[in-house]
Amino acid sequence: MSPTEPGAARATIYDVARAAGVSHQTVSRLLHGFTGIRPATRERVERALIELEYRPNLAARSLASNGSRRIGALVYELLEVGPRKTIQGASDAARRAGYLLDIVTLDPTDDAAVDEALTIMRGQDLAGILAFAPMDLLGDRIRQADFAVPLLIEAIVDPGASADDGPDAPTDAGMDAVVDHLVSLGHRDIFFVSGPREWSASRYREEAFVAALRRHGLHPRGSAEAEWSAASGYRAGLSLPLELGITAVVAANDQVALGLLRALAEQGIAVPHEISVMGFDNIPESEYFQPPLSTVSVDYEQKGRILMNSFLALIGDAHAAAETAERRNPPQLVVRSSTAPPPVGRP
Amino acid sequence: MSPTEPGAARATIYDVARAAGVSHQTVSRLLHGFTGIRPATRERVERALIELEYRPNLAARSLASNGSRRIGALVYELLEVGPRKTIQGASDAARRAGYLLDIVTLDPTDDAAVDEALTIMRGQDLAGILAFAPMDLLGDRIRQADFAVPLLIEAIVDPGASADDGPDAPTDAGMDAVVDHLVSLGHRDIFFVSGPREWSASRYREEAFVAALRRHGLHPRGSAEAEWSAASGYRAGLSLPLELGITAVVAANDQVALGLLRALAEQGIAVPHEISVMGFDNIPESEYFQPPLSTVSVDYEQKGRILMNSFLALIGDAHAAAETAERRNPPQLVVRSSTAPPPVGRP
DNA sequence: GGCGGTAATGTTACCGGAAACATCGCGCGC
DNA sequence: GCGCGCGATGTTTCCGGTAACATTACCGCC
Repeated sequence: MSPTEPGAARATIYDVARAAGVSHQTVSRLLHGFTGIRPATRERVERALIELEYRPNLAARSLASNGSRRIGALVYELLEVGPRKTIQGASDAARRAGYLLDIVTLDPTDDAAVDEALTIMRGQDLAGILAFAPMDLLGDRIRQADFAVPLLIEAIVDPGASADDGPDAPTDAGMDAVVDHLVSLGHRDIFFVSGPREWSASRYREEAFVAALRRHGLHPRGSAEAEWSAASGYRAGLSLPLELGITAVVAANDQVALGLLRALAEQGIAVPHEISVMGFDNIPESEYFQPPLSTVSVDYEQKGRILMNSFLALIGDAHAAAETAERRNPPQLVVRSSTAPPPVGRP
Repeated sequence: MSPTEPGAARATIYDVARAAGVSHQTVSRLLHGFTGIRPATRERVERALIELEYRPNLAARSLASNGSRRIGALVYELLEVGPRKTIQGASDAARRAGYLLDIVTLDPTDDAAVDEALTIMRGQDLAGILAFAPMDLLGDRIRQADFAVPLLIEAIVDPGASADDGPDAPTDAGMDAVVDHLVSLGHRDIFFVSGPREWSASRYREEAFVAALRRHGLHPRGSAEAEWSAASGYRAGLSLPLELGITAVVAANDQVALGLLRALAEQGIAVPHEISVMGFDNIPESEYFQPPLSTVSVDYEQKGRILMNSFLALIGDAHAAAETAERRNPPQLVVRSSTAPPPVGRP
């Protein structure tokens, strides 16, 4: 295990074969786990492999086998916390299966950038493409691009989704926890500030909210659309229909909740005494908001791992498919100071 | 430009050559901008290229030319805002130069993970490696790993650095703006909460702070070390040496500032009336903190682009080097409500 | 003891490009 | 009129693997 000579070229299987006194094919076979090799031969080759610090040349491998070990990941430019961690998890899972994630970030609203990114991916002989920006528009565009490789667009693969959810009854254990918490505090008039509705994930989250309310025999007190950001949460917070008697607001994520908190503070509305606010994601900062935010913590990394594993299964990597059986971590309710029972004297 | 037949194999230069009635080498030459090709021939080939929707196979290209168009990026697992945008910018610049960034995230404290990541990169025949986690420990480790490819570890490439800064006088226009702002408000006793000191960027930022103060004839009123996070900022905020008569605190980034704000609020210390707080980075959320945070906005994407361009120059891509001349955007001071003149009656 | 069968290994072709080298054809100078 | 030089293009080889096919060598059996 001596360090490689600085200028030394990387050893090829031919070098290894020569050193071991076998043919390069024997080396190749051994590398692929072929069992029919005599122990003596095997040992010689293995020693040579270590001796020469052999590392496969992936370019040659993918050229020859016509199947690369790279997966393209298309991600939304401004990585929100959820997607970011999802990608982290997916990247880990890919690495564990011997794949590498080629991450291409793009601004999904910039057609030219999207096309450019797609063109680049085309030339990269990828095993497949995983799109992490579940916007309807982007999804269509990618599908149209007609890659010759497997394509998986991140859909509703929520770690907390219960097993039996049908397409007509979206369920999200995280959203259930949010609604259960507020209802158990006594809230009945709850407003929802959604993410951008052209994101399928956003629509899904809102539907899950409605479904969760319905299970309590309640209906939403209206909703507004934001953009995942504090700024848009702030705007939504300024035009909250307070006259409807709402006592709680659920935000699509913690950033939106932050904007809401500020808007309410500026209007002199006390949180949580007059209105409760809940976030979603539990970003590290949310504990230090004013007031500290009640939210739910979702294991996005696991979500990413699961997503990647199902992708690997899709492209036919059996080994990886086995790992899919990871037990899903349910979302955790995090109760802090932005939620409280509704003010007395209100219906 | 008809869409590719779904099942159609990708065209190779041989296919193009046959279609154009030339040799594959002529195609290859044309693709590389070789000028000595007769216009008539050139046109035929170009038409065939378009007709067949030729896309180069990068695996073959890198195998043959022994130089790939991929750049490995080693990034710290928990991407802070700055690094994240830096990578975004670097990725864009790379893409524009025809390179793709292979992003490998890692937890720099987990030796096994680091080694694993390095091993993976080894097999990826990369044009070079760009490390975005400027921690001393990680840097050493990467250097030891002895890649046979160019390696650039993100160092002090601050977009706002003035042209004439010597190694002994670190300068950061962003930090200058922070200090100038506070001093012009009348502050003279300023405390600094740094990022982790094993990050060279963090140390550099602190040195720049000290240098900026010195230019005003002042000295820091002490400092504490945090970890880029709100939680550590909060802890630092609880043990602030208020007895020293400090009137302002500068945080290494906005998250730390958020923690500080909360800690001060809990101690009943009014911001900005008793103590001013400044952040660094201007994350989108900082406008909605309580109170809205004064900070500086840094063009990290540009920093990434510049970094990538100098990297491309390093690995000898002349085309890219030309682009390096991008004019640097100076950091912008963003004054909000967390800073004010120091309380009267104090020295 | 020669033959068929199979396990272990070797040989050759091929993937899609790039580089080195070879060839062709034409204008020009002597 | 012929050879030379050079521009334009073609041919071959190589990059480092994988896959298909070929070849040993040894075994058991009739």
